Amino acid sequence: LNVTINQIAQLAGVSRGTVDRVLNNRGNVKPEVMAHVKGIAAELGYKPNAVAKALVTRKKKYVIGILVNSIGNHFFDEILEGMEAAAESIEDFGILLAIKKIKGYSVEKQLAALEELCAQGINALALTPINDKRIAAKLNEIAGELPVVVFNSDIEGVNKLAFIGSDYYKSGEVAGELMGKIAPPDCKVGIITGSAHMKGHNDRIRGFSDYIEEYFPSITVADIEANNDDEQTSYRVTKRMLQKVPGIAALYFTAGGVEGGLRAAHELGFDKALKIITFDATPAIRKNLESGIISFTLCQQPYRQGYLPVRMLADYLVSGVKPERQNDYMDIEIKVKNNI
Amino acid sequence: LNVTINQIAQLAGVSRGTVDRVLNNRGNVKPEVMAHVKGIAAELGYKPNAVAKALVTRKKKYVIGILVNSIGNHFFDEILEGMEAAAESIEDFGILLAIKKIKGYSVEKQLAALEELCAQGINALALTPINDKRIAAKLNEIAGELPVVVFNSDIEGVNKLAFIGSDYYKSGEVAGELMGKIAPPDCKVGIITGSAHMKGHNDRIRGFSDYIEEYFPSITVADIEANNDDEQTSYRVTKRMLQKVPGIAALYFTAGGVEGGLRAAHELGFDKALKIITFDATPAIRKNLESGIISFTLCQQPYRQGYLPVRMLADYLVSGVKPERQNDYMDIEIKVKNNI
DNA sequence: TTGTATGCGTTATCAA
DNA sequence: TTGATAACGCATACAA
Repeated sequence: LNVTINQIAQLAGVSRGTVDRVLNNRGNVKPEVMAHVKGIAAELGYKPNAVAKALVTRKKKYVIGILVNSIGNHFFDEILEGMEAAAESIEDFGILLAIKKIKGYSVEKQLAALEELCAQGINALALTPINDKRIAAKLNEIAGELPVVVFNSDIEGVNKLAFIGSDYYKSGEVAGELMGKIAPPDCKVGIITGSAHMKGHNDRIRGFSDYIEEYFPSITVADIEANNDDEQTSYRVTKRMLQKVPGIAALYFTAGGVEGGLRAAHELGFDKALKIITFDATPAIRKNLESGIISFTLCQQPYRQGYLPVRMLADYLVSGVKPERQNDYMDIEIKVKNNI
Repeated sequence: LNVTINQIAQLAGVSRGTVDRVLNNRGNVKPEVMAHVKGIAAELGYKPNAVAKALVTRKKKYVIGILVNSIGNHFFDEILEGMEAAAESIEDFGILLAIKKIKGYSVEKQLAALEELCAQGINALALTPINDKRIAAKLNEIAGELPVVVFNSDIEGVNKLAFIGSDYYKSGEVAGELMGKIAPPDCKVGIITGSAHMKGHNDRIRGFSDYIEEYFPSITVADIEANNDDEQTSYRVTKRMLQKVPGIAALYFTAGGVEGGLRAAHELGFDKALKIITFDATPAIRKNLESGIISFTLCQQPYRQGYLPVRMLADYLVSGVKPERQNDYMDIEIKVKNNI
């Protein structure tokens, strides 16, 4: 049913080897033969058999290097699960993962880890980069030699194969829409964000604000505080905000530190008096969704964010296939108690 | 890195053929040799290479038969997309799809289509069965000869490889939870269901009712009407309900016929006065979600409902691997205007 | 009851 | 610039 390299060779009156050389641009073939073979291949609609390809390239061992800021951040647990699953599914293709986990967002540390990973010999790279010029420069240097995929958090000015992650602005809009559905009239919302230096967090604020301004103008953003994704800081700033803003009736967390913030609300006796929307599904968030303290949490398919980068790089290594989209945005999943 | 059948043969001091016979229980091998080889294989943690397996079984052409009640029901469009995608991904494994589409829910018609499909020679079957004893009997007969997977709509008493679809009761609970979040105090809800004979529709009503009864007792179900998934009927019964029930403030559609129902509401001047929750994402539902008429619609991963059955049957055909779970429930996706 | 040869579609390595 | 041949890991038909 399917066309093989052999059939093409027969029809063209040449050997398999020549056809292989033509189809894979290996050179050393007369231009006229080349054109002839290419024509026949195109006519027959030749598509290489990925299975056979995999079988023969199995001898080669490929290593996909992974660099991820996962230490101390449970959000990445599910991403790593997705990566492990992908790794297993491509085991037969002779592809291995070298995962390097680091903590925090220091440019120096990330650069050092990058050096280290490259030094141990990798054939492809997937990472969650800090959006920094020095990182970008280093990545472009690497991208000259091997395929690079960026996930979860994007970086500008890098020649990457793809970005896999959330559309942060859009997810802010969804949060705004949901808040509009459940907020009381003339609701005052307090925003607890992660860091003003994180583009994703800012986009979630912009999307939220833009949306309620247009569709629910009676809702107002009363205050914004940053907690640096730290529970203690979050506790402190949330407490201050709740005391400072009279009549505050809703909280919008754009990042981590939810547990600390909720502790403050509880201590001040707010409990179920606040409408609360968060992101992701950490154990603490699940618990508070279950008990009804949190109304909605928005997830970003973390498993898929781990699975896809590995599969994309594997496909590129084994078949040279580039991803269809340069930006592969995850679905924005709305989670409540019953569908988490 | 990975153990091959050859290595086992060498270590056991037998030929590849014998190892093959042992590992695949083909018989004709001395018990002691059998035990010996099995021991070595287990010790080395032998796992057959699926890629090589696929390459060799490629000669065999497998056909997966699909029977689906998709004609006239746009919900199935996305399911079929998933099937096409799965078909393409297993093309190299020599597996083809034979899709038979029928219309409606007549047991006779489904039986006839089933006969026809089997007669044309299939090696596996996936279908959306009517939950009927005669169908079950026929399916059990078929299941004796080839693997059967059921999707979207389950059937009892059939020896199937798996069911892939929604947990209807659970999705009813989610709808109840959402209604509780957005409904005004002491809200009266009207339910427009598909058919009292469809288990899935009834489960969606039960889940909804049970949940609001427990968590939002001030909300009451004021009326229930069936529309048989027909727009005209839906228009009629919805109109009657809206006129009959004073102070009705919300509608819960468990199935199709949403467009007809909304037309009735519009004509009676209800427009945005009603909180409306629906299922799935037909073009009409998308439009009304966009315009704010519908608050939430709950989706059931239709693409995946098409993709998974095909992949499961393919895995079974090529590697003999059975699905991990007998019931593979889809996520319940909450969709609003901004994340549809 | 066992071993051997052949082929699946591709790539890689020779030799011509 | 080409063509022939050997792998990759497995299944299968056939020979012993």
